[in-house]
Order: sequence, then structure tokens, then C-alpha cells
Amino acid sequence: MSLGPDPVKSRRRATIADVARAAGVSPSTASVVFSGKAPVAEATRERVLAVAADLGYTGPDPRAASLRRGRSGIVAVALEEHLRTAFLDPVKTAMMDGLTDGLAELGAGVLLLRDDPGAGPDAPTLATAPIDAAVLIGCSPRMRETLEAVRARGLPIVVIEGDAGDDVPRIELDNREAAAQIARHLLALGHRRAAMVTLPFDSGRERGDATSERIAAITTPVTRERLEGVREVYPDARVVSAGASMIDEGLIAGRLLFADPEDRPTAVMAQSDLIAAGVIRAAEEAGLQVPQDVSVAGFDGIAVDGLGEHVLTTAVQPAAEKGRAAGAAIARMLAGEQAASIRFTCTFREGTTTGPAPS
Amino acid sequence: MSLGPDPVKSRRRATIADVARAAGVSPSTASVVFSGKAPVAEATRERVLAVAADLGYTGPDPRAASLRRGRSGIVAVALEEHLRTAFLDPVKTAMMDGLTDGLAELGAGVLLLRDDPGAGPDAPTLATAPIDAAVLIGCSPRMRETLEAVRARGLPIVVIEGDAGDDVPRIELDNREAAAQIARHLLALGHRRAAMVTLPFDSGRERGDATSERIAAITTPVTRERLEGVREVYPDARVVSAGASMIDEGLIAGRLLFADPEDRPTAVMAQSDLIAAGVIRAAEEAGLQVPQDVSVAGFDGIAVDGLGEHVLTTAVQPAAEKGRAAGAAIARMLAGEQAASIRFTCTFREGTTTGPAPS
DNA sequence: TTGTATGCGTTATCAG
DNA sequence: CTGATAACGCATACAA
Repeated sequence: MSLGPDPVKSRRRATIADVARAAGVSPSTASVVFSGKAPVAEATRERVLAVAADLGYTGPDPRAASLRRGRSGIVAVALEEHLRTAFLDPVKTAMMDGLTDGLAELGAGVLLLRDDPGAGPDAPTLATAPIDAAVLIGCSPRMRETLEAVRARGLPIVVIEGDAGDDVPRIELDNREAAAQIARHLLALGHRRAAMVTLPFDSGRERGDATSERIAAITTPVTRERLEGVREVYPDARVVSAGASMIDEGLIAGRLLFADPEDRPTAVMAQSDLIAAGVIRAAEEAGLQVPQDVSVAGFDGIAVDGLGEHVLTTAVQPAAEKGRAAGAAIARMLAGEQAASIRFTCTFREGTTTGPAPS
Repeated sequence: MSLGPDPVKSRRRATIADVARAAGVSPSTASVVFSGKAPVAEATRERVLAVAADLGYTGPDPRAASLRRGRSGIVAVALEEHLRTAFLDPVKTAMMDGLTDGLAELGAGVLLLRDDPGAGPDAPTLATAPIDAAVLIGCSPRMRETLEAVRARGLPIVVIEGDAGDDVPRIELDNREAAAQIARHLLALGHRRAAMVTLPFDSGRERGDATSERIAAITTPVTRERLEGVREVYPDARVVSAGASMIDEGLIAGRLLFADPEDRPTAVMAQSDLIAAGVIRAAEEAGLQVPQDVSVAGFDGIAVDGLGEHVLTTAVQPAAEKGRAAGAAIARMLAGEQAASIRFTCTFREGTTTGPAPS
């Protein structure tokens, strides 16, 4: 008796109106039964639910609900890179983790979007997806264009580690200051010959020794800020750029730094822990001991798989908190309030990879 | 004359109807101008666009469009674990990468969902999010419940590496056969004392030597299949389970295996490359040479950061292709066709980490 | 506590 | 090539 899915015509899926009618209540009552937004007599409630089950009605259609409510419960997270690349970076993963948590608390889901129009003709974009807000991870020049579409729609936006204009709240790090702190630590240890291995300068991912022109043309703010911080202390430090934040890239850069036995740095500041791990490996490969022969510092404070017994000297950044803060900022803006930019600070951590300069 | 944003009352955002009216065309024509679904006279088109710009109309509201179309352009990807955990695994990352690509081709975005009802009271779930289909990564018992809600909604579902019932298409791997192939390779090399380090048996992530009861109770299909494959060749191999697919976990398991100099395996089959990397490190730590003293094989065929000069002997799985295939299957189902399960095969790769058994 | 009425912003259909 | 019309499925203000 409860088998046939549709009592009347079996073409259409049941709607809340069908349920209401079959249960002998009004649509609004049925709606309230499902949303719980108002009290309903227990008897009514049960009757509605029973009828719904009978009709195979599984709850309000989210599409219709979001039209009516004006909210979809979805927040876009826009990445500049390929997923594979983004999640190779433990810092980004941790951040995404905090972000998804923060957004979940707010009742929103995360729509992963890559800022790449080349995908499909009708692939969803920041401009066309049914989203309530957007979080940008980084902000390339191209992304800024897309951004305009979102702003025009009047949706809240937050940028993590990027600049999208003064009126878009940012979640940032005191990159410069933290980098300077590391540099001062090494200076205090007596190091005179310092070098740094940076994150990529731009999306080109060019590697190797940097000319002053290349440095002047850095478009990635994080790279620039950390570099400037070091230069406050070591204005003349050798600068080698890595192609990405990866152990292998650090290894390549490290081999370059340690190639000439006559002209080696005694301290290397890497702009990420992964790069630092590679530099350490390069040092060991060159027969150098860390930290006796060369000190190596990183940046990020993540757990690097592959460091052996070393504990990296580094600037620990609150990656997950950054993500969570972005979620909170979105929540505030969704509630109609203004959200201010937030600047997180890193915590210096002295590990076992830095020590006094060799005499 | 073109300044005032709103001709009538300036409270509401402009709708396509406003645009149509102001441009002196019908709503349907205006709609077509934006969707491009039908030819429109160039003059009309330009007029509509001009008026739209004037009114600050930025294109159709995705919420309304998805209600009308019955499609939201969003596909849910449900993970069993925390994001951080999921993306720690390079195989999953690669798979997600292929998946996002595959779905983008189809014009869909990816809504990241964790199968955790504990998040927020109104956090989106498989049951309540405006999605057109769902891809499950793995399929825990709890997830199977959630699943029912999705099926009741009549949405297409695909499961990657998991069992959600016979009528849900799966994307799988020939885990058993590939594992057996590795085992046969080692047997052919003369190894008699073989051990294996497995992936977690269940969500408990218990570590260490496995009793036959524990083995009988394995709930993770991947673990079970790879284990069975090895046992076809080495029925009595020692079995140690790792707590996760990580280098560190492999290191722990390896230390256990190599603890007793009198009773060491000469060949270790790890159920993932990351675990294998840890086992190799443990071997070296114990003063063993790979592959002279002990052979180590992995599984996955991913690039492991931290293996040094070793090239792992492993079963290379087409991770990104799995994701892409899931996307393709969804596309087919969305088009109303039936999608069959797909079983991918691994490619055996002989590296430098396995060699003849020591005499 | 329940019911009535209305509109959310589109787009498919079909006739012109 | 364009226009009129009719849903799409629901949630809310307000009245009862």
C-alpha cells in the first residue's frame, strides 16, 4: 500500500505543496515542519513527515530555497593554481582546513574554484556560480578582473595573502617583520655571509640567482615582503629564487649556493620550510654539517616530512587561524557589518638548524 | 541621462526584467542575450548590453537560473576525513585534480563536503546542498546513510575506492592483482622472508603487528585487497599496519620490522609509496642497505619528496585518471545514461629499491 | 498554531 | 529573430 511512489501522476517529483495537500495542511505549515523555523503541533508534524515519506519527498529543493532566501549557503574559494599545486603546499592545506571549519560554523560550504577561464565553456566562475561570498587565495592581476564581477554582484569578498584593492578586507601575515626577526637571529649568531632562497617571484617560476631587475619586478607580495625583511638586516645577501615551495626546489637552490667552496654562505634563510628542508639536504650532500658549517632557517612552522632529527629554526605562522579568520570575516560581512583586514603575527621558533657562525 | 542607476525605485537590484523593459525588449530576448542560447540581432544585443551596464545589471542571478533550469552546476565531493588529512595524501590530491578537471569540462564546480554532521547546525550536507550529483571518496558505513538521502533525491552518484552498493558505479583499482604482481617480483628475486606494511585497517588507525583477528576485521577495502594480493604469493608474510599513509608511519613500522637482527625480513612490501619511503629510512637507520640487505616496494607510483636517489619499485596507479573518469561518469549519468563501474589497472614499475635476496 | 497570498529572478516553449 | 506566457519550488509577512 505504500509502494507506488506517486499517488496521482507519477511523472513529477513530489513538492512540498503535494505533501501539504496530502497531509491536509497548508504549504506554509509543511515548510515550517522542515525548516523548524516556527513551532508546530507535534501531531501535525508527524502527519506531515509520514506523508512526506510516503510520497518520497526528501525535503525542500535547495535550489528553490536558495532563490527564495537569497542565500545559497555556498562560499567560493578561488585558487590561482592547479589544485595539485595548491595542496602540495602544507601551509595552504592547513589554511583551507581552517577555512572550511570557519565556513562550516557559519553554515556554508566551500566551492572550489580555479581562476582559469580555459577550463570549460560553461564551467562555473566567480561570476556565474551561485555563491554568497568569495575568498581569494592570493590575487593575481587576472584574478582582479574576475573580482570586479563579484563586487558588482555585491557579494562579500576576503583575500588571503594578496592585494585586491583597499576596500577588500585582507587576511595577512607580518611577513616582513618575521623575516627580519630570523635575519636578526642569524646576525646575532655572528653570521656575515648570508643568503636567502625565496619563493617564486611571479607566476613564471623562474629559478636561480636574482638580478636586481628581477627583484624589482617581483609581483608576489609574500615573496617581496619576506625578502624585504631579510634585507633590512642583510642588505647585500645573495638572493636565489626557487621555482616553488618544495623540497626539491630547495635542493636545487641549495646546490647552487653551495657549489663554490670558496664562496659559500654560512647562513641560509629559506622563505618556506619545504625549501629549507631541501637546502639542508643540499648542504649535507655537499658535506656540510647543519648547523656547524651552515645555518639554515625556514618559514611557516609546518611539520616537514623528511627532516630527520632536525628541528627547523623558523617563523611559525598561524595557517589554520588565517583560514578561520577569513571565514569569520565572511560571516560578519554576510551579516551586513564591515570587516576589517586582519594581520596575523608569526612566532619565532629557534630550532636545531641554526647556530653560531663558523670561525 | 545615463547616470541614475535606477529608473524607478533605487532599493532593489536590477533584474533582467528591468533591463528588458528599459531596453524595450521582452524578458525572453534579454535572457537570450545573456545566455546566447538563440540568435539575437546585433543591434538588439548591443542595446540590451548597454542598458544592462547602465543599470548595473551583472548577469542572471545564478540562484534563479538554477531553479529554472533544474541544475546548479555544482557537484559535491564528499570526503571521509578532515581536509588536512585528505590532502596529505598525494594520491588523493592527484585524484581530486583529475576530478576537478573532469567536472570542469562538464561545466560543473566542486563543492567540498566533509561527511561530518557535527560541523554546524545548518552546515550544508549531501542532503541539503544545491548539487546536481555527488562523488564519494571512500565510503564509510556512516557515509552510506547519508548516501541514501542523495539517492532518494534521484541524484547521480559515483564512488571512488569504496563500496556503496551494487547499483552505485565505482571507480576502482586492481589492487589485489597489482599487489600480487609486486609480491611475485620479489619471489622471483629469491626472497623468502617477506613482510608487509599496510594502510590503516579501519578508521581506528591502530598501529603495529596484526593478529589474524584484526586482519579478519579489516574494513577498508583497499587495505584488504592489497593485503590479499600479497598473501596469494606470501601467505605467511608478517603484517604490520601503519596508522596512516605517511613517511613517518612507515618509519615507525620499519623500526618494528628491523628491530630484531635475528628475525628480519629481506623484502618489505608497503601499501603506499609514502610508507615505503619511511621503511627505507628505517632500514638505513638500522644500518641496512637498500636493496642489498633489504628490498622495499611501495604502491601508488607518486613522486615522493624525500627518497633521495632511490627509485621506488612500485605499482603505478592512474590517480588523476580515476578522478577524471569519475567526472566522465557523472556527466553520463547527468545525461540520463547508465554509467558502469570502471576498474583501472596499475602498471608495475621496477625501481632501484628491490634486488636479489641476500645469500 | 495554522492558513493565504505573493513574489524570488529566470528561462523553456511556442507562436508570431 | 522576437515576444507572451507559464512554470520552477519554496518561504515569509500577515491575517486568522
